[in-house]
Amino acid sequence: MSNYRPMNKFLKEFKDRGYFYQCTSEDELSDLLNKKSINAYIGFDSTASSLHVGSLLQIMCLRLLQKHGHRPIVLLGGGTTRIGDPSGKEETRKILSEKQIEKNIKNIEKVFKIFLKTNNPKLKPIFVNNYKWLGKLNYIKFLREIGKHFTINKMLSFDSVKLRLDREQSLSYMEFNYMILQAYDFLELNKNKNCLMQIGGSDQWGNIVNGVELIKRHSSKQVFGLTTPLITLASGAKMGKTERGAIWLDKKLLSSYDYWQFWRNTDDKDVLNFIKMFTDVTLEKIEKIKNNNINKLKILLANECTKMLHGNAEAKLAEETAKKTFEDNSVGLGLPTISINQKKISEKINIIDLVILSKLESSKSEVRRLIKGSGIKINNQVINDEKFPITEKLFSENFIKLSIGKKRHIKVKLN
RNA sequence: GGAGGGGUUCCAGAGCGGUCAAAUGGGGCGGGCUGUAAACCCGUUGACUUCGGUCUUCGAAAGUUCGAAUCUUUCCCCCUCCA
Repeated sequence: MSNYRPMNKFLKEFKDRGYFYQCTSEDELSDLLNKKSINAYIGFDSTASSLHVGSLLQIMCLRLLQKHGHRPIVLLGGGTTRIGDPSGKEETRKILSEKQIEKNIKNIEKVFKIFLKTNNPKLKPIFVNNYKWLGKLNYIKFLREIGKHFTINKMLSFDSVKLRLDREQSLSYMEFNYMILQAYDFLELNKNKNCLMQIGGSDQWGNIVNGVELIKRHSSKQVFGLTTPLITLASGAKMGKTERGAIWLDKKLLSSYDYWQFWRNTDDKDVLNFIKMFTDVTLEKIEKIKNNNINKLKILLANECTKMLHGNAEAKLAEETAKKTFEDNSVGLGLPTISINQKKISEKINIIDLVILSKLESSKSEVRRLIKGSGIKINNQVINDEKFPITEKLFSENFIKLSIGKKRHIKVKLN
């Protein structure tokens, strides 16, 4: 077969790990990646002070790029965050202050420095902030150079716009321009950072294709777009956010123990996919262990994920703590801890006050309900009395274990 | 511009003068079973409470009434049809 072309290794692993959804010109991309190392970019939202698990797949894509000798460009959208992507949003986003966005960007960069290799100068991630070029655009010049390549007819046909219009929800002119700005980002990165590919979630397809086409028209160059599937849990929920809050990739916002627990509680049906997507365990090894005990696999998943973000020691501690908490019914060192002032105890507080002080719940009515349903324990003992007094005697070794339900346990220390 | 229909607690969606903190379903939370899974079963789901109650909620404001989510007026927003 004369035109047989072996699939590029990066692309193959990208597919095998379940990252692949769509690609603009797969064969050409494969050829290109076989020939040389390229720079590729992903843009991240800077609306929050950190990223959560919902962005982890994208981060893993950048890791994979590095692994195969390509260089990631991380675009933190100081410019586009000021606009707000209408994709998948039903309503106009609130606009953040410039100061807040800059602060967010600084914090988010730290996440990438954990997940990506920074020692090899050839593969070291390039951080860019699109405010640098979007912030000083000249409107007339922009319309003449860039705007002429976009037709309203086509823009109206993109899902991000169409859905909003179909539902007769308002879409501001500002948001309508988002896709042009994202396309322009790609052009800018292509010109100045020699970026040849953009990766993104499947919801970004329209925006990415626009960029690929803009570069073709404006600079007559071929570049590529690659998207990842939207990850939904077996339960149908979107990944990354739970009722009790987002799964942050930041120790300040979510303890390593809770991060470990998030992965440990993965639905059976998702475990193998998650090991493929979110860990470095090789595909050969996954093949070998795939029939292992499901709970062992969950622990492996939790360990690998926690190790990657918080380091080996934290992962071990979280595992050890989980073992103590769930198997031995005791208290591990890694258990999230809160301190309360000794003075409080002398003020004769009861169980309700303690739960509120611990910030596990914010409503006293809710705590009362939990007590009625036998949902609250102190040192493994169910508390059925709303007025159960918290005395110093309970604090053996200076702490007590406070549990809500079967899964939420914390250590309350006296100081 | 003209004619109708509607905005209800996290979501969907009943209620249409007192018995309404508001049916039912989903989601959440707690309990049971299990494997820190799923499915299933039970309970619960505005806040505060001395557990007697008290306070705040049904788009916004004003009004009628002993009493309003329910009636009236004005305003805001959404949907359908006609032009």
